[in-house]
Amino acid sequence: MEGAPIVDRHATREVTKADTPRAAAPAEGSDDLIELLFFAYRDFVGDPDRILAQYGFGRAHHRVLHFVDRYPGLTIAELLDILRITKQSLNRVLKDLIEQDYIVQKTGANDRRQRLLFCTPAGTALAADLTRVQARRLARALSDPPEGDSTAYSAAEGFLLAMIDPEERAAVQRLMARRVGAVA
Amino acid sequence: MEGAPIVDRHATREVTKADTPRAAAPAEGSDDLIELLFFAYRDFVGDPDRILAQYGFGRAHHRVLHFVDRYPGLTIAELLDILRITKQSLNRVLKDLIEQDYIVQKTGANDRRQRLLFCTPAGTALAADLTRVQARRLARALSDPPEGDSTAYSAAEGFLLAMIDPEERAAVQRLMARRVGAVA
DNA sequence: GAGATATGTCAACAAGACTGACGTAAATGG
DNA sequence: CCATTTACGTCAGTCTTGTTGACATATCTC
Repeated sequence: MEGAPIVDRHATREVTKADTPRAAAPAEGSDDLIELLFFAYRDFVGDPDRILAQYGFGRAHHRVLHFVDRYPGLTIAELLDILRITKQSLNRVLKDLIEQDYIVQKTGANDRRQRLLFCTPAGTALAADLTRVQARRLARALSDPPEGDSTAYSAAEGFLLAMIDPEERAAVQRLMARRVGAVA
Repeated sequence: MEGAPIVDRHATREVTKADTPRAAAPAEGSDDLIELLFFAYRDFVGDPDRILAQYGFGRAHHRVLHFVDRYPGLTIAELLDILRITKQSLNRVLKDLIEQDYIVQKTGANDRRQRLLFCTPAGTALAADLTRVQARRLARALSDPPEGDSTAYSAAEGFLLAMIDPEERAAVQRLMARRVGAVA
């Protein structure tokens, strides 16, 4: 994983014609949120990734486990609708989870064609582990003082920024301040 | 792309022992945000994906193009720090973008080892197109009335929900209401 | 000039997505 | 009751995007 610098090098940047600031257009602020959402989501999925790696699972397994845990009795078709992947993709990871006893299938009582999905105790436990680290990050993000005005924009900005690893927030903010035409 | 149902089928669910409601623990609300963040991010990247497909590009190309556009003169090392991928991975997509004239490299003036990255006009135009659809979604999410109490939690919930395709919000909310122990 | 740094590149591999085709079991509608 | 549809499984091949490891080259720094 090699730490987490994010552009903290010897600021050896060039000043070229492309650096001439163009006016920071008003209401262009949601551009910043695009990046923050990228960084926030990256760190958000990074937490569970580390746990999953210990089990030989990936994000695809996580998503399946999560939804089956939270919505016991989900059918294959429903899961496909939620995840928006093909049944072939789903089947590969689902097979892993079933073979290793994290998920079980039960034939539907009303419709015997359906395979209802349930977590085993082991599956529930693993899902809880994964949920824990993500909920922790979210709880922290929500409890962190948003600071400043509470417009919808700054609330979202504060929320997304707080979703990023604390050690990295400064680096992200430094990067974003470097933007062409940034408000400095 | 085949529409976007998300669990709207003939509600043929079973009622089994696993459905016995377990008390919805208080302060467990950030669990909902986990899912909302998943759905929000899925739709958030879905917009640009459709545009990128027309160019034969993927998300990896998008990320490179985005950061080079916003931070002209970025070096390879800086980009690697931001994206957290290996130089081999970066090189593959960067090569595509350079060969097709969306990005150009310029040798650093201070340090001639560095390759400073810049967008061509075509690159800037494409980046603007991609940013536009994402900014549109964000602007809409921020302007949508959050409704109700304005705790940090419900602000985040409102923001994330508003990030989801409007046609699908109801389906997502229906799904989440179905959760085990949901507050009904 | 030696060594570190910035970048490029070859090769092999893995996860996770896709398409297309085909098979089976069960429900459903005439 | 039989034809069709639906729900699911699976085989086979491909693509994108990530990985590791090794090695080359140019440039900077001491």
